[in-house]
Amino acid sequence: MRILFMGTPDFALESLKAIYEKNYEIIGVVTNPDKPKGRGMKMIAPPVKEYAIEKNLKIYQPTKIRGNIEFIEEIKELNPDAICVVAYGKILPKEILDIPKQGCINVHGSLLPKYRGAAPIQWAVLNGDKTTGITTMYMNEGMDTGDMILKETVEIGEEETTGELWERLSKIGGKLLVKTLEEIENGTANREKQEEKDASLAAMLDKKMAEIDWKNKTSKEIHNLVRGLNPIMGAYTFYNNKKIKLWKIEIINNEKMIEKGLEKEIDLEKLKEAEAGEILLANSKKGLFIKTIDGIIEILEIQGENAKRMKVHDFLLGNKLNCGDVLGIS
RNA sequence: CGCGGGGUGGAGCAGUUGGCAGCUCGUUGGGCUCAUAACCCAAAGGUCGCAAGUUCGAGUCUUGCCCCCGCAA
Repeated sequence: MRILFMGTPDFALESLKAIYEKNYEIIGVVTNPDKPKGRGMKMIAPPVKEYAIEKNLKIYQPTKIRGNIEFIEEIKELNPDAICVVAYGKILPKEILDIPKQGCINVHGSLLPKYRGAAPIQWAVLNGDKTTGITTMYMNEGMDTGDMILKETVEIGEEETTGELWERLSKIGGKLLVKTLEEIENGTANREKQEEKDASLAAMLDKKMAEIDWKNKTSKEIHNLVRGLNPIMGAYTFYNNKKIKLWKIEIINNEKMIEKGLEKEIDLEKLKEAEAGEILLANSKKGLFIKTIDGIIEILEIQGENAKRMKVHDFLLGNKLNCGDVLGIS
């Protein structure tokens, strides 16, 4: 089977690897153009391109596809049996979708029709879902609205971050893509319509959502925000007008309170009056504890302005945080 | 030439108008305790990124170079 692969980031790379290692005939790899990135805005090639170079695969990097007649003609001439699209980053026009005889196959990071769109994995964690998964489907012109072929459900750990889930799902995506291709070759592939009434959209994340809203969010919601934005943006708040990012936090319930001997450190009377976001204890030995509207959280990993992320212990050795100060005031 | 921060004992930081190099933690040894990520005492550990310059004297001022990091994607 002649396969054209389209994808850009590391998530797509796992799928490309999977089909390459299964010895599928990869007639070309389409990926987004190199972009200036990082300090000094150096040009960086996307992960998929790096791999394609290493394996000597033909690479295409069109800036745009819609209306790009030259590129569309080129694809036609390649005569692919199937096009596999994984996190490519561009919407494919009908002219492309119609080219391969076996259709365009997409690997999506959720159990469709839930979380259609750009950030399915992030939203699964942000919403505190217990499970999510991977779906493969036949693409159509809509945003992840095609008929579904295979699904695999994955449990999300209580403390799992988007980054960790991302990595697991990317591998499962590769596995499921291979299985999907096998079924298509054998003519046994399923074709299931998506239930419109169950559909939801996982919109792109915007900057504003990363700020922690101490006054309105529960410990659980803050915890979901922190792990959901790790390692993409990082949930942040302010202390002394400086932005600090929280990378890892833990919800402190009564058991943990006793386990850590906190009832000796924190005045329970004061605790009742404390504002949400108030620093209850900041001690390099004991840790950093913050009041929320419904309890206490402990910060485990933190990042100051212009600094790298570090364990709270290290952070507190050189940065003084005063008990009673309130986070989030900028 | 995208914007910005920084290189000071093992770690995280401070260092004022240039004048003996500090803090917290860790490490090592000792003490105390039923016990401790507790407490007390003591010790070790630094060419202050590199090079040159100004100066009686530079971590601190000037110049050049190297390296690291954050934002943004």
